[in-house]
Amino acid sequence: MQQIEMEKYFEPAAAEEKWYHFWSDKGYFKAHRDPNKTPYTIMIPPPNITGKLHIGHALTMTLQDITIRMKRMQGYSALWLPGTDHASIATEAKIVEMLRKEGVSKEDLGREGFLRRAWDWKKEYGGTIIKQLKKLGSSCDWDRERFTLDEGLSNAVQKVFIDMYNEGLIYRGERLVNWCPCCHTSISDAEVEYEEEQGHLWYIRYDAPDKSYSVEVATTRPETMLGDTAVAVNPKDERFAHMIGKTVVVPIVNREIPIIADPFVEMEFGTGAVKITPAHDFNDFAAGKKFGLEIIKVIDEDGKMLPLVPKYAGQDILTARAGIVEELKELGNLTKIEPYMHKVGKCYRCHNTVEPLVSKQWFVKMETLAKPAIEVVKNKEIKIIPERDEKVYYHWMENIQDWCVSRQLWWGHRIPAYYCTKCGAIHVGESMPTHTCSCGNNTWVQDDDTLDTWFSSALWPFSTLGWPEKTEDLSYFYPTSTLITGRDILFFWVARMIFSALKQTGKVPFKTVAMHGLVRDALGRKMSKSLNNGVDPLEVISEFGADALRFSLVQGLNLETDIKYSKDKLTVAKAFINKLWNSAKFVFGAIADTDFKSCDPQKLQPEDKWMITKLNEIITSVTAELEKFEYGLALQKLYDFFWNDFCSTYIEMVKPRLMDEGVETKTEAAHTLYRVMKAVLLLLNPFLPFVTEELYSKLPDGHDKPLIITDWPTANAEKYPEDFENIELLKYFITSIRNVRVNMNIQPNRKTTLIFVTTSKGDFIRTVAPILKKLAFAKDVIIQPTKDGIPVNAIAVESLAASAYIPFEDLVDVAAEIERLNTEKAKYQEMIARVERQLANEQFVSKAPKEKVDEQRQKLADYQKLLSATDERLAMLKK
RNA sequence: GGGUGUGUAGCUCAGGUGGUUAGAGCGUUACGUUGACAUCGUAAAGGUCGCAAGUUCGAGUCUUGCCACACCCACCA
Repeated sequence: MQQIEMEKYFEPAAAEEKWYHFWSDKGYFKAHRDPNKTPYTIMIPPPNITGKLHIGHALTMTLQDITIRMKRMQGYSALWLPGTDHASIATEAKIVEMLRKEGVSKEDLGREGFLRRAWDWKKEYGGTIIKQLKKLGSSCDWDRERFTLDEGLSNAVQKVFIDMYNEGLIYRGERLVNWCPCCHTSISDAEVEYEEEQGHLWYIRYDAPDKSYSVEVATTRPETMLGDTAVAVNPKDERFAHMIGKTVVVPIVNREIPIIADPFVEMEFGTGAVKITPAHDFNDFAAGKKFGLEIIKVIDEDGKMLPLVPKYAGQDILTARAGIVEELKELGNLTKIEPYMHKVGKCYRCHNTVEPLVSKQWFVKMETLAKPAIEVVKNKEIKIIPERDEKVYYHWMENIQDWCVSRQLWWGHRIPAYYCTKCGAIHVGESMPTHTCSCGNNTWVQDDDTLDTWFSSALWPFSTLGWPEKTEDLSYFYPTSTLITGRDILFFWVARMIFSALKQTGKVPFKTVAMHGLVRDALGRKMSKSLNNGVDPLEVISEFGADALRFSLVQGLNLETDIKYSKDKLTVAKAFINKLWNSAKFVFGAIADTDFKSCDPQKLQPEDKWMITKLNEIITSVTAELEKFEYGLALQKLYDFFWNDFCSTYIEMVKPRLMDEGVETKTEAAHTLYRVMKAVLLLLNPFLPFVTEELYSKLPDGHDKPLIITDWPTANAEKYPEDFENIELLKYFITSIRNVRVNMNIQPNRKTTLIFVTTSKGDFIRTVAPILKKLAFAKDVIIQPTKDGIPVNAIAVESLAASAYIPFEDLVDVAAEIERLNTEKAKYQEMIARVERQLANEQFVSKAPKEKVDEQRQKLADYQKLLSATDERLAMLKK
């Protein structure tokens, strides 16, 4: 046993710097197309280049890193491909904001100038997030890093667009789309978030041209009435039956519009009549199509009123609304105002209210794409974890609308569509057409718009590997193995990758999707700037280290629910890492002088065999949990194994053998310590890569490989059931004795006593007597077959296979021991009564399986035995 | 309105196919500081398993209903 010179604590900063460079320089993150290995591929969910690392990234990256590190150690050719997303709308907004501060608008710069600035911006900030990802210890293959606006990926995007257009899967149409007046672009359905808002329901009376009848409508948006082209009622509604087909006049604009009947109108809501504004409401737009109604735009792309009524022209919506309500009041057409809670669509990027607007946009036709995408999940070619999310996925896919993919932005993949400047004919192709249009004109102009950023990320799993080129990477690493990402982008990204991959490559993009929840604060609230409750992972790393951050994120994690995160978890993490450090220091000292070659398996002691049994169990179960993406459970099990089984139990049991003179099984103890310690470092490495690598490098066994590329441990077939049971008994015995000592308030705490043991397992107790001496504070352990000669004044600790008697000497009084024994007795009596009641129940005895009944009978016998032993002690003491 | 979850100790979470003393860590309390670690040790207290019915010899576990919370979806203007 040596004293090892080691730092008192693990110092994360230095180790992180050292090991990350080491791994990276040695090329351990790099994946090779090794024909003798099986590929295992994970594609990073590419973070935005606008991004600063937040706790959500830290979680996703940690989970991916855990999986890829395990797979690498298991001998797969493990590729974790990193990269970033240009994030068109988010990035463009940031750049516009930056320009605004300079007093320049994007129009001032023009498209070219703006894009130059955007690329400058990307160069400056795009690398930031990558640097931060590295701080977490992420073992990505950085040589394969991609960006969604790379040349290769852009080619893929262009090819997909052109091919799909030629197949009729992409079309241009004038339709109602969600428009964000703030970002000044259309957005897809998925990009709209609905939020509850307190509003009003305004009741407006529309009169007949001759005032002989009237109809009242209810609306939350009175300003859109300027564009009303009908009033709809339910055909079954008798109140309005006589009016159907007649007309009413829209106040203010004095437009005569028809009253139409359609079953979509809810009779119970509002007045039962609804005004139809096809230009600004999805429902109304559909009705307008159906009934051939005129579409009259009221609001423009800036969210300002069009000059339908001159005095409102150019006003913003809320101003115009107030004016129109006032005017209706004056006209006497406003009949009622009710407060009303309703959902309002907001842009997921800027959170401003979205305006449905009619405009010409490009769409992806979803129907034919959705079907196979549903099929591959149904037939398990893709497995979604947790499984229940499959239902969410089906529901979305089955009800999917066409995907609006054009964006009125400059930062992104420009749509490869060209229009004849004379007749507007469309040409879709790789470059500006050189031919003459059928109308005789030969000047063309490219579409100004770019594609939805998700259009390019939908191709990520294969475009990053070189598709559409038939690259070696693509054929080796694709389809990828697992996608690990947040549940929030199931529709944005996961679903779209699935149908895109099937369409473009004919293969699934990945075989498994594991989705985790959102990281919330300790109270379960979303982390937000306004609440200032965010946790900055970079601060955590500088204060506690990346390992501690990773530990704290995985601790208590499950994939079903959101994660409640608080810095308290770091306390546990820090303590654990410290314990690991110190136990390693001890083990290194214990094995320093050991010649493992002289280790004799025959000389393994019961506690060694117990430990080996436990080790085999933990290797199996941790591996299984990780394969199931049960990161939290895997870590929990490792924690318990390491802290309780290894440190508290095994190391403590083995200390006498290591330190006492003249012990013959020192080598076997040392070897077992080494074996378990090494396995612990291996199993913990995916979770805590830095501290484990650091410790492994200090492990004095002359290994030549760093931990990161060492083989993942596998359980072997060693089985020692008898030794295992015996040690379990010993543990129970020790705990009971300690318990009694505390209860009897033995002073001083460490005072040793004689322990008499009566047992049927004399040989075993004799073997472990040194352990008993140390852990049960025995001065000496006297083993005898019967109770003869044991002092009457002794504390008794009864168990089924062995009983211990601790002589009082002058430490405790008889009365206290009698009281304690009476408590024990009462406990046994209660147990016996319970079991007897059950066995007296004929229904139980006749209907329960025989093993269960026998089990209870055995239990009854055991309790009776313990009770009589207790009674015997009481009788003796009372004498 | 529909869907999907969640609800177990003060807190964070475990609890295959129902089996009778419901577990762990943190926190709390008491005692302690012993050969790696006070970022430690020994022990204790702490739970009518959201509520109510039902199925069963037996329910934290299965069924139904309800309550609370969360998330997702949806065209009640």
